[in-house]
Amino acid sequence: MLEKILIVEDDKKIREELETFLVKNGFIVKALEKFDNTVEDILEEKSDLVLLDINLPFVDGEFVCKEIRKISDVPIIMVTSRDNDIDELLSLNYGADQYVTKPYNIQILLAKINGLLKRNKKQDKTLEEIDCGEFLLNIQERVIKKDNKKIELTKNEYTILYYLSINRKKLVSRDEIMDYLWESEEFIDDNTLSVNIKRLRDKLEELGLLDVIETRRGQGYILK
Amino acid sequence: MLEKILIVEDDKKIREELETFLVKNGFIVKALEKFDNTVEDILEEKSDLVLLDINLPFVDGEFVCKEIRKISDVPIIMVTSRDNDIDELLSLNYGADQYVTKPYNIQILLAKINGLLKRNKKQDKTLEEIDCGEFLLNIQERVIKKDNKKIELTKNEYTILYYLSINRKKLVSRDEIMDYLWESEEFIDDNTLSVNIKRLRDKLEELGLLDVIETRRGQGYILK
DNA sequence: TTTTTAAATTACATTTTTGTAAGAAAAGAG
DNA sequence: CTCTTTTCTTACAAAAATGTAATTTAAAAA
Repeated sequence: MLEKILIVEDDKKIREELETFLVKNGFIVKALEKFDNTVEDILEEKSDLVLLDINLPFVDGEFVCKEIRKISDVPIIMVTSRDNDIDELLSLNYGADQYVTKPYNIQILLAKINGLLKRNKKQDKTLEEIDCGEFLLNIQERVIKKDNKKIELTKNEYTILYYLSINRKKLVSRDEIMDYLWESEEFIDDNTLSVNIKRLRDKLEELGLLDVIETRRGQGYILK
Repeated sequence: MLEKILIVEDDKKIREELETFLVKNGFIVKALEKFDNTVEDILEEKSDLVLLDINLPFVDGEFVCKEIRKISDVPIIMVTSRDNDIDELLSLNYGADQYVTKPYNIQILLAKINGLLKRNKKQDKTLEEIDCGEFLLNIQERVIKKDNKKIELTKNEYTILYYLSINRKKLVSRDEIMDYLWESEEFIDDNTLSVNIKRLRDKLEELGLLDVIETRRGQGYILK
């Protein structure tokens, strides 16, 4: 499957050169053309890698990078002009995965892109993530992931979703969930589960996941 | 390796019969002989399985069972006299793994013991637990385990310990840990890490784990 | 030894998570 | 349709987790 790279660079000439080069090398390429809503635009593209210029109109590339990292793990390569000191950038730790300097050494860039994509594919997370159909549940980080976006879960939210996910497509009774969640604790109100389910559903909805936890009145819940 | 069963039963005759029978069947057997501090005594034995009579002097077996479950996963078989209704016990969910009725059908008991021990060995948690030498770090539950005791970690405590454990016996700098813990967040005081390390150490100490996180002044920390 | 600096410790304030109460909404029974 | 029951929703209070400030301790340097 072809991989999609998003170019975030305001110099039209450079942008188009890059685009041509990357397309020739077998990538699907998109490029932002306006920069008034950069963070959201980048996240919406759901690309496999972002090439992010540090000097952008309206906002700093550094800021953009940090914002993206709050909700996404997408690999980011930051592009700096020669006069920025790369060492300094590294120490500031914006969360970018790689840095390259302008003007582009196009072969080095290609190597870095391929390196990142391969690395990202390799660590693969097979053991850490449960495939829930429309989204992933990451065990290690306790987050749900969809389209390169992620949302953190609290302990209760995670525990419920984990239990539902290992029983995906099976009916799970409210009692079962309550035993799993609160095992040997004192008596806890039945409604408390409803509230916790509601909170979990709200987070799922933030990722655009509607109706993934289905209520079976009188019987329990099903993760679709 | 031989497995150790702890008998918690106040009728001396029954106790000794059981003991003989289980020893003959290849187990190491211990039995409590006083019941004034049952919960602690059981935990201290660090046995592989507990055979727990529901009618004890001083405290209820039910109470003991719930207390143990709060800090240990040790398999528990609860022993009830015929007049206790097993169904009722089940519904109350004290956290026992199996129930048997008195008088003992000794073959059924043996089957249940073997079943529990095998099950416990099988699920084995290889993928879920990191071996940290003197203790285990359970990824799924986010607890540290030692001698059948467990302590829950908060998100920060877990994240730090996880990072240390995947770098066990390697020196890890404070900056590294801070980047891993707070990645793209706003600037966070250096001392905050000290506090979090302290909290983690306190929990480790509750399990009797002293000095497992070693300070290398000016350099960082090492998980021994 | 004295001084300096890094790390530990303690107490407290803030934020987040969690449970409960009360009422609304929705599904099913009669 | 009306009544009953289950689940959902909202708001609030309690508890737990987390960060900060101030102080102490201890290691290393001078």
